[in-house]
Amino acid sequence: MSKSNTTTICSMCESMSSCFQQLKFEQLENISQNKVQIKFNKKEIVAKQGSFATHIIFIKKGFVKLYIESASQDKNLIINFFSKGSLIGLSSLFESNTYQYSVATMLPSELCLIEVSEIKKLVVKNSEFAISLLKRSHKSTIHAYNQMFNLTQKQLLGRISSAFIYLSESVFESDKFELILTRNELANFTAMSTMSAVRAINDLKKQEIISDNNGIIEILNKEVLVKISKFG
Amino acid sequence: MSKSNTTTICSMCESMSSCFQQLKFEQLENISQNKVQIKFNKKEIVAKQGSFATHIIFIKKGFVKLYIESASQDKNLIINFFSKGSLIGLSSLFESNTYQYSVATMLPSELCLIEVSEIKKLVVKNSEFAISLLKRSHKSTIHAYNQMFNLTQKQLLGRISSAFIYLSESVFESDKFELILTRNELANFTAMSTMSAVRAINDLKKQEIISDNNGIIEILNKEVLVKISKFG
DNA sequence: CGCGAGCTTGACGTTGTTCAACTAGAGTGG
DNA sequence: CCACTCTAGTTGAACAACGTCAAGCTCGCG
Repeated sequence: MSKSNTTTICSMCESMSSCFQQLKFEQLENISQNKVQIKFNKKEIVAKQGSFATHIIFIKKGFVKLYIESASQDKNLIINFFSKGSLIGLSSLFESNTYQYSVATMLPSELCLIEVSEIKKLVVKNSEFAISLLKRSHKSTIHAYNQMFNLTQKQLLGRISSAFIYLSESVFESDKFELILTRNELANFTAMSTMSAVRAINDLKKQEIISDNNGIIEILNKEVLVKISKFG
Repeated sequence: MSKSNTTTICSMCESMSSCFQQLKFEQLENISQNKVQIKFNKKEIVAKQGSFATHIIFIKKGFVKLYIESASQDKNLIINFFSKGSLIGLSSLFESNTYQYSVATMLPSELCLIEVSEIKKLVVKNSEFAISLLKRSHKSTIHAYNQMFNLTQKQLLGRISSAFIYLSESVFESDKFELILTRNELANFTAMSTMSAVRAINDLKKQEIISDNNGIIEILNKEVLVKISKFG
């Protein structure tokens, strides 16, 4: 990681989070003065599970995963993926002063680390801002509940199908997208072994429900995909 | 369910949520005037997944489960349990106007249903109140992440052990407690079949890690229980 | 007293993991 | 530029974990 030589003023930031749009000009200036903007390479750890959470992470550019590390290496659970405009680490704002999870880049990324204390001040001063944080927090909760259900009540094919639907609709927002994740990461997101992920994907390819051209995934038959994702 | 003949004034309520303690007297009065207080019997549905979420549920007395229903009956996933002082349904405040889950009583309970619109008004007016809601929301998120990990990365015994630890520490707050849940509910909370839950519990009993006297659970060897819950 | 709900146990089947081996491509250094 | 290594993907076969089926049991309740 390296401190960027060009730090953007928040009010000029074209990736600005909807939360920050609630802020008054001078409040945004406070944020601007209490952040650092850092460039990360691919596969770098941005926040480490268990360490002190002194900053909120804003994604200006790039792609990251939020995951929980297991005592036994290699069996991590990926909770979610985030790209431009996302705000990570809010659950450490009031409830816990350590990160409950790790965050790592999956593409070269530019992140802003904002001091928790500064965010806290603004929550008190600006109720619109507080509400927009509440919205994000509720979104996280709902996503977590959904995933809990997906991962515990569906089997292999259902889980992989749900994952592709989620990636298509909520992450990459297209029926055709570059799958940045490796098979292993997809397995960690769907709580299965890498080998099972491979087999399940190839199954979907053979049935011509999805196609995979060198990492470009296309959903060919969404109707069937949805059906599989529901039956389990 | 039946409307209680004795509706308590919020400011006199001895189960008052820590959130509400942030409110000014007249704000609490507004809540008081925009709620209904209802008595429920055991095993009654309080909120139904998919229906419009017009109210926030406050638990004045009793015990409820929050769960996600499966298309195929009987394979529900219990997300969490709540007792006196809890506030349920917050995720429907801003993000979704329908319930993402169902809520049902497990003991006779007294609940207050508070209008969502009233809560929304107070969030805008009172930032301390907004922060206390943020705290609760983050707590839910963290719990969900934990459970996701537990349920997907641990096997039978580990999941049951984690469940007993959670129930002991966070729900009943004692090493000895009446297990209100049936085996089936415990299975739905740990994402396994009822039979597997039975086998796992009996395993723990045989090893003298827990005891079960007619529904009164006692943790006899917490150290080992924690160890099992961690190894998986 | 009979019925139903919850609990329990064993035998068996299914699902998904693990192990092992092989392939292809990308990056590195002599 | 080529050997070397490393990572990611892939496949089959053996195995373990867990669910399902079936049957019997106990207890509280009408």
